[in-house]
Amino acid sequence: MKKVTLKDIAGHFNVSISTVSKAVNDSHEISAELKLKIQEYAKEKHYKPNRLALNLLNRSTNTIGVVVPNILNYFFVQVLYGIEKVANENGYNIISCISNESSAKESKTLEFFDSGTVDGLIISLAEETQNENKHEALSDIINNDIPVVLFDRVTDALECDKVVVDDFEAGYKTTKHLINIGCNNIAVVNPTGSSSVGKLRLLGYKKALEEFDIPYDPKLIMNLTSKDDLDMLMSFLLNYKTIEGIIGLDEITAVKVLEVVKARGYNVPNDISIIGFTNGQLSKYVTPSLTMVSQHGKYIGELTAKLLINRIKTPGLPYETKTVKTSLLVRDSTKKLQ
Amino acid sequence: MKKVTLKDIAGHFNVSISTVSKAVNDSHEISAELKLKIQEYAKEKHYKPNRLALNLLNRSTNTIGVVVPNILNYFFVQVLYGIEKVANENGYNIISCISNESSAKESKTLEFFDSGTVDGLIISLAEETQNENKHEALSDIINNDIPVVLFDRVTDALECDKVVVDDFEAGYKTTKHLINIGCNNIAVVNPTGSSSVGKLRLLGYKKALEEFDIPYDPKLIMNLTSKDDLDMLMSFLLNYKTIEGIIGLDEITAVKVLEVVKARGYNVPNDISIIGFTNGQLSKYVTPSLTMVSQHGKYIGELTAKLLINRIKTPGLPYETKTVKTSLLVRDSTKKLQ
DNA sequence: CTGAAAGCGCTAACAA
DNA sequence: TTGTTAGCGCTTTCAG
Repeated sequence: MKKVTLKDIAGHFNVSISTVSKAVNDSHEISAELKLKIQEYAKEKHYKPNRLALNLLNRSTNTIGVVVPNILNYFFVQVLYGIEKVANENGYNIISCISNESSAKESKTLEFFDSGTVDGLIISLAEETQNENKHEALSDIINNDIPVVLFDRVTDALECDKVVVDDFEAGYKTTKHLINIGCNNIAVVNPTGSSSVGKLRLLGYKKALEEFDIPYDPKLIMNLTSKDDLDMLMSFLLNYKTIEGIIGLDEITAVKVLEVVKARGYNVPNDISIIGFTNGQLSKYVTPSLTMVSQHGKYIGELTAKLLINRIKTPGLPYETKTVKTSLLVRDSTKKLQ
Repeated sequence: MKKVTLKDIAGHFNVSISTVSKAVNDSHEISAELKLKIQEYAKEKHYKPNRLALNLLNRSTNTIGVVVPNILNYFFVQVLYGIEKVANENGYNIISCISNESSAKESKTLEFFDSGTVDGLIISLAEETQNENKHEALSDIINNDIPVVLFDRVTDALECDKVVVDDFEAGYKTTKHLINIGCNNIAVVNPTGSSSVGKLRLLGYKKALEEFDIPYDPKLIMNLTSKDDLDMLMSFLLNYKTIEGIIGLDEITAVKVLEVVKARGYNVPNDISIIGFTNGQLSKYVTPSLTMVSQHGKYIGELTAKLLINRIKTPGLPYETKTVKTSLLVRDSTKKLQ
């Protein structure tokens, strides 16, 4: 059974296409009798208006595109969830694509979105894109008058609405928390490459150190790429100095750091306190449970979607950048020293 | 800058639309000279063919729809990841929607997909849908000749391609593993409602018991709804009998069971062994690490997408049901008793 | 080599 | 109350 169109129905009743169109749309212009006949037949034949045709006509699709760097990261899943929720409440559907942190894939996706498929776009930049600072594909889209909202991984090079996490403040807050419970030598394990996010957190870290007159020691910043062996890195670190606190810049890193530290016989939090970023499912259930920075992913998603939908509906407003504050969830991996 | 169309370009050069169309498509019918001029202008103006128009013309969209019940569940995220990968390799995009286990939302989504928006559909049924056994929306879609592949949460009521996990065998295998290491009283904590998946696992469980002449005790099957308090349920269970093994039918349940059991002073695995289903990020990092059933989510996604794309490209083949075997990842929460 | 016309499926003036 | 026409943006015969 192939899809039935207005034309098919019109043929069946020997009336014009527009008559059928009006009938199925329950227009008052059509006689009750004819309308009923047509509507029944339409239902029987499972008639559904073709959305492509409607979209073409209305020059709007009621869908929004979403590009995230990595769907296996719980933060982005939460954001996605928030976006989906708000989008749905407002009658929008979502086309979601994964850039996999690759600039090339991101551009390909953006190319696709830049062709009438979506009414607006939400995107968090791929790491590669942030590093290379190449934003042509996106600026093309913006130039084509497609509303764009950037979240989390943003760039100053683009003029559009943005939703960012207050990563600077988060870095500051975590460091201060560690200092307050008595840590002096605080290491940072950074798996985020050279992303904007990681940089901001480090700036916050430095500010907190300054505030307490603790000298900044670059050797305490461990940059972790996928090739590195965490075990080895930690070994260097722990032999280098007496470490009292460690900040892991994402959840899985914090969990792994915890493992390594425990395996080496340290007691967490009595010997070493640990804080992680990006609160997800893991940190609550490891032993000891990890103190984490929650970025409120779902909320960010909701906010982002609201911003976008708002712009779609009322264009021309000045661009906004919303900053979402993080929360520190204090659990068992950080302990007040007496 | 509004989107530029063929018409605009035609106007600019005072030629016909079809000439421009041919020029941008690099047709040999157009003089090299004109072609170059037009192509340059098109590039300069960021011309992109409107996909909606093309899709309407070709009656195909090169996108596939995906409906998952719950995106916060790591299994479904993995499947999604696999689908996206294969889809992408084959030039398809993905529209993903979340049914949130709600029948109503699912139908709404299916309604949307049943209107020319996608070339095919991948779906795992919402729990509610499985319980109520109402599949009208989906069967409408199938009747409208839109290829559908069902995965994981499937139903016999629908004729289409399917990819299922061998949940029966998985239930059997886990139970047998526990019996082999010396467990007699094996409880099951089932948070999956009355889904097909849970039922099959329980059947496997019973078969294993039978095989070893262990009487089946329905009191050892704990159905866990979101309203239930796991702590209380476990309290009943542990007071009822000496439990030696517990199977949690999803990851978070297994982790929580582990927590409760540990909190009550039992040693895992010496007093009680625990196995969970749906291997995700959690189970590896809890203490002790949990023995889990891996369902190979990513592989399932890939397989599902391949099946769908195959059917889109060559319709008319007989329907297939592929069964994916699980693997048991033995970790520290199950121990050989001597 | 270039253009006119038809059509994908639908809606919305405007006529009849 | 019903039908005609035009058009959304594009491709594709078929004439010129």
